[in-house]
Amino acid sequence: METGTLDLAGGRDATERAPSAVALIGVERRAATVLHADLDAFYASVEQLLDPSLRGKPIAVGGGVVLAASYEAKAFGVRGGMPGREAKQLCPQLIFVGGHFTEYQRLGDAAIAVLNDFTPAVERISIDEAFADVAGSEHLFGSPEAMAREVRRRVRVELGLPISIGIARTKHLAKVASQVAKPDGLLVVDPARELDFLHELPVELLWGVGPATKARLATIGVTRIGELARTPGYSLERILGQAIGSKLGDLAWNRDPRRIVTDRRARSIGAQSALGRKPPTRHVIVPALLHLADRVASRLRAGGRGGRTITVRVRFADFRAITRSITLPVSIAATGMISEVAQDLVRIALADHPGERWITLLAIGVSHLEDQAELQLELPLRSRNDERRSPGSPTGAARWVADRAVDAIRERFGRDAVGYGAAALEAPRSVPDAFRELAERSL
DNA sequence: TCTGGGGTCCTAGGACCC
DNA sequence: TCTGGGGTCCTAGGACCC
Repeated sequence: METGTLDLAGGRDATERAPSAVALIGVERRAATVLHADLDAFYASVEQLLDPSLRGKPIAVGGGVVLAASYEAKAFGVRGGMPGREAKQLCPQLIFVGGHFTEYQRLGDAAIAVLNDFTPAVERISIDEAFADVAGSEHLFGSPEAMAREVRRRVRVELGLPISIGIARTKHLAKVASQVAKPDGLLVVDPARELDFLHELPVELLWGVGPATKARLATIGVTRIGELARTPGYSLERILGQAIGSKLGDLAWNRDPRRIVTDRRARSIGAQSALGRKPPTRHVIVPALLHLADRVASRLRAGGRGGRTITVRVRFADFRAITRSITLPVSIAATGMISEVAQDLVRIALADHPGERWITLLAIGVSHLEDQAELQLELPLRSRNDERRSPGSPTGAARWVADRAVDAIRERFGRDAVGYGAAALEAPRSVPDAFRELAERSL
């Protein structure tokens, strides 16, 4: 399968396909130049690369929760996000491995860099996945398919990892194609046969169709994309809502206007922490929120940004979760301010649910992001009396200076060199910090 | 070993303004 | 039978993706 190239019908090598579809179709139709490249079972493949004794075996990265599963483990039904215990039941010989998180970052970056050797029009959408439009590169490197073959060869030889690539006229179809090509495959969707290809497939391969939407579609007898395409628009919009209904209708007919975006900026940032099972008391909440605020605020400052809307999320023992948010007149990025706003919001949230005995997760999100001038003033969130009663909490400029000092020390000596009092004493966390840092996208 | 962490986008109702 | 109407912002919740 390693060098296998799939054609629409499956099995035949795409290079055997005669004359270029572009020539057949005519000038008004764009050629298939959008690549979607996706490293296969990425974390698990890296582990198997680093430790050859794991190759060919069912492995899961993680412990309490499966972060990634090898194809051998997926064959048993093991999936990312699944509790470790459930995975072990499905696959008793499953091997759990701790993650080499810095290696994931390095190898993910290196794979994207290979794409960048063919075009600057690369849109990375996660650590292991990117779109690339090679329309301007054909005079240098040959056909999109030739480029994809070379990308796959280089990632295999230089990094030792399998990567699947889909090629199509649109981003969405290229992504569908890479999923169909997996594992370790290449699939070109001929522009003349797009709908033949798409309409055969199950609806859940469409981007944006998850378990809930799949179930709703099943109630009207729609399980294949072709059936979706034949369903009237008003009917889809009634069942799925206006936006999703019309979007899925477009995708089913391969009307996907999205372009490659190379410089996407984050619209929100957040941090969350699973707590196990804790009583909703100050002793639990205050240090946890300070820790989360510290993570979020230092990232905001590093990106020169601040946010106007602060959102907290509280999850209870039965997994119900509630959110409370507030939008401020100005953006903020100071650890202490975000922490205090979050404390107030959590207090409000808990006051609405007085019967809850346990909380299992706290989260802080910041949105409405804005580029921020250097200095921010203290928000008049509390009365002067409150301020006077807590002389230990500096205000305004003093706080901002303290935050920048902490940022500078961490820059030189590492994240753990200094912390915010209680935040530094935070209980051991269930997920390694390296993993969280991996998941953090740049602003 | 009961269920991670970081995001995006959409909906629906209400407030508020013109 | 009688309460206008449209745009924008805010809030809470939910689906989905990697």
